[in-house]
Amino acid sequence: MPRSRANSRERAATTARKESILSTALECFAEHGVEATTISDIQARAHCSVGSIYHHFGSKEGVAEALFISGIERLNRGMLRRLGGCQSGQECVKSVVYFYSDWSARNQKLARYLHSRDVEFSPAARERLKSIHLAYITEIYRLFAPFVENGELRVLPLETYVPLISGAIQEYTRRWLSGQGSSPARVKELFADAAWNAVKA
Amino acid sequence: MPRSRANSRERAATTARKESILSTALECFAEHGVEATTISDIQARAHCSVGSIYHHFGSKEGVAEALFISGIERLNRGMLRRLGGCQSGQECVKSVVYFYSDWSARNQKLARYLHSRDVEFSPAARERLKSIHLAYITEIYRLFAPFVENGELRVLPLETYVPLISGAIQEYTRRWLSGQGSSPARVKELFADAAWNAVKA
DNA sequence: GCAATTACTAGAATTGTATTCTAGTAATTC
DNA sequence: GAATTACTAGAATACAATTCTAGTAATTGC
Repeated sequence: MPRSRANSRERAATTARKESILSTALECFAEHGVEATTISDIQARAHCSVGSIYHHFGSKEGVAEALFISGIERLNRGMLRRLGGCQSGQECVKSVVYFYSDWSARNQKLARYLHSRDVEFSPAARERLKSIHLAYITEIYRLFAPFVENGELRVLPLETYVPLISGAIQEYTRRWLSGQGSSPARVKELFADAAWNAVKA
Repeated sequence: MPRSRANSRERAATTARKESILSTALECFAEHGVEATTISDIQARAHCSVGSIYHHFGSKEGVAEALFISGIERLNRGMLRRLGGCQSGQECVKSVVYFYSDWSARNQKLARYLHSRDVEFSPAARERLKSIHLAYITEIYRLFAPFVENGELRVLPLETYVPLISGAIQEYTRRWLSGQGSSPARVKELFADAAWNAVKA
């Protein structure tokens, strides 16, 4: 049980160093791509040694995976916080679109990185992502359930809600982040309405 | 003007070898991922030399880019062929969803590869992809235009049609290809209806 | 307070793979 | 049929990921 929970035994300096490595890695990846970024690049810009990176992350791929996972967790956490305050199904659904679009604009480098890859990862990382996603959609569904029960939202297969609601804005955002089209801010109403139409009863 | 047009000067054996390299690369990438695949892996399974790969594609990244681009072109070509025969806006829109879902199921390895990356590429490849995409949505819009004009479809910003129509099924398919949820075939009606609702007048 | 243990860092040495280079062979052109 | 071009081969090189050895700083148990 190496990772993540109850890091009370982990020194503060360690957490700081790990975060500094991850944020430096994001800068490097954003500038040159993952493949073109070398461990030396990260090591030099994060002011740490090669050994330190390997001690904490095991490999370059390990850095990439940790960055991806922490990014997904941040996005999910933010989304759930935002949805917690919604009063109606419509508000809930539209908030998904608004939050996604705002978050991506505020965290462009990270959003771009999250869009780029999850297929190259180790089986372990993939399992981890799957379980994170399952926990996330379970929570999402728990928030939506009341509105399904009161007839405001359609009853649909569990795994279709996320694509139906956020698939379109995600695809638009992905293209915007890679240089096509204009800012999602200008079209998010359109996508929010479409999302609502897709799942309202 | 090295690439792509009027390859009449290119020997048949050459075309065959290039295609054999690309299809071998797809097998290898699908099995181990791009990073973990070595030039030797490809070279051995394609029964050619290292020099041959470098002569045709310049680098490992070059192989990955060529594979990606040819995949996108195949997908786009198939889509346009399919849409050519549609009589109504509704048929057109729903056909996009059906074709996307069917094509992905028929070409899983390639579909999976196409979902995985386009951010790591060279500026040249990115430009190429942009122009391919522009040509594609222009053609799509040409097919849709009559139905926009006769009032069957809404008037929307050009670059929103593709995400609104195929964003949701793409996201669902992406998740399916990486092991989550059940086959798109079982839910494609749902996504086709949602697509239609998003763009009908 | 101090020995023992653990967590972390450093950087040199190794290993493995992408890429380059030299030398060809087969096809085409003139 | 000579010259040129397209292609292939595989050895040599260069470079970057990873491993290894030797530390230093913090923490724990006494």
